Amino acid sequence: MKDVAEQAQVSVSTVSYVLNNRGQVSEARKTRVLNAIRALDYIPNESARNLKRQSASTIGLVVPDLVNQFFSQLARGVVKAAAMHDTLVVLCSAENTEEAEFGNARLLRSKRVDGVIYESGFQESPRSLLELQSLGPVVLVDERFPGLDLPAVVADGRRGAREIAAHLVELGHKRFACIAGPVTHWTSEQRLSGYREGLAMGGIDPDEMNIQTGDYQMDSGYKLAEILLNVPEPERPTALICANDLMAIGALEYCRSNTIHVPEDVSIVGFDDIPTAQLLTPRLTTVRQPAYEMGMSAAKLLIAMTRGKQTPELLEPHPVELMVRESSTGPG
Amino acid sequence: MKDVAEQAQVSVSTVSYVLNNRGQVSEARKTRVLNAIRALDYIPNESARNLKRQSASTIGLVVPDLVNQFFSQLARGVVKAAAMHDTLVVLCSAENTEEAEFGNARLLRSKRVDGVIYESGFQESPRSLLELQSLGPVVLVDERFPGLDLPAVVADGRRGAREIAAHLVELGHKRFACIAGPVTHWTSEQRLSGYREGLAMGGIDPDEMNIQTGDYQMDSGYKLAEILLNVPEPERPTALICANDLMAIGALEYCRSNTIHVPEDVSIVGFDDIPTAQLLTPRLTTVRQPAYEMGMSAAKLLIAMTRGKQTPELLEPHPVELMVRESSTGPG
DNA sequence: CTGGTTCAGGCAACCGATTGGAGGGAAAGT
DNA sequence: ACTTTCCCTCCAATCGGTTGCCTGAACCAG
Repeated sequence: MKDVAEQAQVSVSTVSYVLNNRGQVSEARKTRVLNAIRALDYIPNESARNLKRQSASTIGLVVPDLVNQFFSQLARGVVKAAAMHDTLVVLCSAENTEEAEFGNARLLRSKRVDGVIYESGFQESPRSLLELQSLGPVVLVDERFPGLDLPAVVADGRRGAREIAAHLVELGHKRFACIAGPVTHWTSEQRLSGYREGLAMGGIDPDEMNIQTGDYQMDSGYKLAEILLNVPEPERPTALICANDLMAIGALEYCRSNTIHVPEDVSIVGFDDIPTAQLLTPRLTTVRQPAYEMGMSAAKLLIAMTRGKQTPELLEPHPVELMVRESSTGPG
Repeated sequence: MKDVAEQAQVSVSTVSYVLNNRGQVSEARKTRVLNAIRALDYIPNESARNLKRQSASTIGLVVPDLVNQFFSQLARGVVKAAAMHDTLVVLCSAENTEEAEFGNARLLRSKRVDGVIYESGFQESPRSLLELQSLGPVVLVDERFPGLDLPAVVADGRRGAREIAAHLVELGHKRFACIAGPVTHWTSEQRLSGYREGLAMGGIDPDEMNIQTGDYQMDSGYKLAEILLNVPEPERPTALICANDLMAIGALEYCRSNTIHVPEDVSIVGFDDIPTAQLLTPRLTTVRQPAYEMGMSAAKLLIAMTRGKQTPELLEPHPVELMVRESSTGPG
């Protein structure tokens, strides 16, 4: 920067003013400075700038697992929106373990990122969240924590759940089973309520639905499908509702290895609409959550917050869309 | 930090020495300082530290696209290995466009990350790479650039390709088609050579293989499958080799919508072994690349380089593994 | 011609750490 | 008793920017 100032025959402050478009700098000098910058291929040192400004133009993104495509879509959205505001994203994949997540939290904290976008995946009341909060604004994605009043970007999961349940009722199903998410998870709770509402509206007693709770992973979908579907024929549910696509895929795999035909023997539906869902055989009926858009919203919101704007009181949930595909038909 | 010094009744320099385990500090004072740090919940300001040290304990990761599971696995590995060295990862998804990638490069540069892990996906000779190089060490993943002598973490794609071609020959196939990657892409080139070698070793003339080049995306797999498979029966190839799983999936989709049966009418094989590959119907025969491990290797190598260790002359390629599944059988 | 106003541009303090070298006290050597 | 040596601390400069405040010139009106 000194070099630039020298080359342009001005003081460093003037260079700084030019760089930040602040203060009053005459056109003549401004172009001189700009030329010098170009000539020297000068790039300002962000560390110094951050030190002075006490901010890092960097946000953190904490997700439980990058391989679940819902999260990678989300990450894409976040990175995209951040890039539009000249902001970088540092990534923490918690690998579905709390320690990893906690370690990341410390790292993020010392890095003094401007804020964090956070999704725990399923933890009840993560201590790393507290750690993170002391550091700057936090935006939750796809979940809320009842105790904490944090801004959250969510989709209208309840409505989606209601719709997909209604869809199954409409097809004529009577015996339902459900692989839900962890009971302590707000999102999972929302979806479950939605399913019950959808059934109730269709005249089905939701209490008769057989429910097992999983952990959103494929494995648990497989195992719980076994519990729910491995019953004598007349009792067997004709519709299996899964709280996310990964578990639905697990359930489909179970059926595949046990020659239970989907959708003839049992209809299976998921939630999220990850890209893989429409590549399966049968293609999975599910509820599309706009992960990419949610990522963008979250990043925009967070960046606005770091810039001092007030949090909008309550964010409108993102709309969801029922995607009817091959894995659901009428029973029998 | 000043507060800590005050609380512990020492100077800031002493605090700094304690933090860095450098210099000679008496036990008594050291514990005093440590206690003060704990009491005040003090966390050093990385910006200041970086400014002085001229490094950021942060590495950049540039990938073309996060939703391709090969890259998200890779990212997982990178994040994991980085975390083990107290290093953060800033993520740039180039969205498969060069401008986005270029913008990210600038951002990374001004951030003064310690180094970058880079995968272009398919570009011929990316100018952002030059930009990046001026900034610190660069490690390539899953590709090389013939002109540039950069350390690269790759898998033994040539061998994998040879094996999968040999596998098809062994099954008795005679008429082959191939959806290759971009001709200018080193990785793609390697695989293609491997395929040809595999065929030649099995007594098939590789020049008779009908080749189309795609861009590693699903769409192009679909479209090129149409070109290659939509031919009168006796001429139609009985084996279709795709340079990655995504294009293989596209090809499978084409067959699905045109009632070409896989593997009865045509065997299809991919490359990468992304998680989705084994969920398809038929499950995809492919070559497993250890993406996660490659990500870890790359991160470890890069971090070692930033710490001044010399680059090992040439890195051993990661081993690959042939995964024979349902999408390949004998012809006819 | 003079006092007041406006505005461009520079000086220098500051952000929060690191670190070479100065300084002081105790132990060791003469 | 007086150096010398060795430890341990701390002062102060430094990294590369940002910004409050000051200065000097230009301009204007009286």
